[in-house]
Formats: sequence, C-alpha cells, structure tokens
Amino acid sequence: MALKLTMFPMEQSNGFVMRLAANRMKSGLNRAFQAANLEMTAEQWSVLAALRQQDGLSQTDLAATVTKDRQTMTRILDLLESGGHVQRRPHPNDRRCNLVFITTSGLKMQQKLTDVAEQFTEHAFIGLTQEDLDQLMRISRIVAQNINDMDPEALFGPGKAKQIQGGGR
Amino acid sequence: MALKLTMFPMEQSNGFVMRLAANRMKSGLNRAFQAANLEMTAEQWSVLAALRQQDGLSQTDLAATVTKDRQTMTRILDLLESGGHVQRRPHPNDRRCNLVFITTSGLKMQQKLTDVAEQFTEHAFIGLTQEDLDQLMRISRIVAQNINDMDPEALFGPGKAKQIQGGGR
DNA sequence: GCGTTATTTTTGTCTTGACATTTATTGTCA
DNA sequence: TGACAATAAATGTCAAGACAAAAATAACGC
Repeated sequence: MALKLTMFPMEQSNGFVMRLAANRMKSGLNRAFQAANLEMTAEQWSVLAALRQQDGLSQTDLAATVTKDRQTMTRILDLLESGGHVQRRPHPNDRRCNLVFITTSGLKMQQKLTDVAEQFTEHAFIGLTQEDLDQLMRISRIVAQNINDMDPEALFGPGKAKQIQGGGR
Repeated sequence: MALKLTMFPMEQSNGFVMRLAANRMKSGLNRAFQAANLEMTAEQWSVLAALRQQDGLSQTDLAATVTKDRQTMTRILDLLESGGHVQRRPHPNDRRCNLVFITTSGLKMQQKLTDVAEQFTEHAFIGLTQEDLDQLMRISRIVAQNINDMDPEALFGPGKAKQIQGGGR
C-alpha cells in the first residue's frame, strides 16, 4: 500500500528526476529554437500556440490557458508585442481588460516554432513506446492535480507538525 | 512504430503536462516549506541534501551533483552561507577552489526540510501505485538522457531545416 | 447614487536558470 | 622559464516564476 519514496540519494528521488526531465525539455527546446534561428523561448511559443487555438483572449484567460500567473503573462506579452508577434487591443466593454491578438508575423513564427518543437519532441522520446507516453501523461496529470488540491497551511502549517488526520483536540 | 505526438491542443501536449507536474512539485514544495516556517527553497534544500550525503565538495562538484550550473551554485551558496547553513573554505592545494561544508544549523535545517518534503511527496503521489512511480522514473530518465545526447546545431541548425538523415551526400 | 469590494493590468523584488564575460589560479608545453 | 590554454569562481544580463502592492475600472450592496 505505502509507496516507497526514495529521498536519498537525492539524485534518485522522484522530484529530482521529474525536475531534470522537465527542465531539459524546456532548455533543450530553447536551444533547438536558437539553433533554428528562431529568437523565441518555449514559454513565448506556448502563448503563441494558445493564441493560434483561440485568438482575442484577455490576458487573464491567456494566463489561465498556459497556466502562468498574470504578472508573468504581462511580461511575456510585452516581449511578444515588442517583437510584433502579438497585439493588445482594449476590450470594448471593459476598460480594465486587454484582448490579445496574434499578428501575421506571429502566426508565421508560431508555425516555424511548432515544426521545430515537433522534431525536437520526436528525438526527446526515442526509445519510448506509445504506452510509455500515455502513462507519463496520466501520471503527471495525477501528480499535478494532487498538488493543486493541497492546502499547505493545513498540512504543514504551524503546530501541524505531524498530525495529518485528527486535527481536533 | 511512430509515436503519436499531440502538439495541439497545447495544454495536452507532452511537454506542457510534464512541465506542469514538475513545476507544481517545485512550487508546492516551496509552499510546504513556507507553511512549516522553514525559510528555504527547494533548490537550496537540494544543495543541503547533497552536502548531507557528501560534505566538503568543491562548488563545481556540488553543481554537478545537483545538476545546476556553477554560476547558479555560486548564488545559492551565497544565500546558504549568509544564512549560516553552509561554509566555504579554501581548498588546501588549489587556491581556485572552495570546499563547501554544511554547518550544524544547516544539518538541522536539512532534517526538518526532508521531513516536510517526505510528507509533501506522499500527498503528491496519492492515487499512484508503486509501479506508476517506477515507470515515471524510468521514462523521465530516458527523456532526460535523450535530450542530453542531442546536438541542437546538427539537428536544427541552419540549412538543416528538414533532413535528419543523409546530411552528407 | 455612493462607498466598498473585486477584478484587470502593471510594476517591483527575489530566486532560479541560461548564457557571456572577467579574474585568479593552475596546467601544459615549447 | 614563460607564453598560452584550461579551470574555478564570481559577476552581469535577461527570461521566467512567485509574491506583494499599486492604479484604474467594474460590480455590488445599501
């Protein structure tokens, strides 16, 4: 029943290995973009990809689709906009909002990035079966969901050192 | 044979899901440390954990164990040292090197952090079987290795737009 | 309508990661 | 030995993620 959670040696712990793989995916992709002379980061690409799917989103909605916070989105959009890949337009009814639109140049860029990303991913997954990938997705989603559902204060907060169940009395 | 690499919708792509899980592991752990009143980040913890395993490493060796670059290690050590958790001492034979030692306070902190991290990880993996975890480790390691072995310039470099095989002629 | 609360975006700070450059020291080899 | 390359650490810059706090606008309750 209980999982064997290897914390040491640290380099073999679950979190460490997950971080390493995800980190390499990101930096490897960035290097691939660079090598292809596409001056864009993986994060910026994800925003362009989101806009390709649905254009004219608010910054908040955009942030939600790519699971970044709104402050980060503001800055990524600053870069994309100054590069001419994206355009912010005021919301017709709500002057607090911007609607974000991808430009022609942004669309072209998005296509090139996606081509490189596809090639990169193929190479990243050499030696894996389709089932491996399915498992990886399933497991990753469960982990992400579990952590999302957590209440750190309740679990690790002051005075809650050990007791997980039976908080009262 | 060929893997089905879902690139769209972007939120369901492999890289996106891996990033989300790893990201939540990191930020969730940071929040857990905060909630437990331990003013330390997951990265700093990994360095303390590495030192718990082997004390007196050079900064370069330490960086290699936790797979960070040396510049990042310099800065993490600055923080750990100013917090009194770690101490840099000159290498006896090589004046370029520092050897890094964990202090008593660092050891205590490390233990507390590890306790919280264990509890956190338990919760993060609710609903997973031991085999799921093993698969996750195996698959993540393959991905990390694949990307490490990649040569971005050769694969995506200028003029290599499409051809993966048969570059020569 | 008016005051309070919420929401949207922006800006600031800090930590981390990637990359380039600098400085000090060591190693190599002619 | 003495020039030149290699290595260790530190420093600087930028992107990004997390967090706090500001300003503008909208929504709500009375």
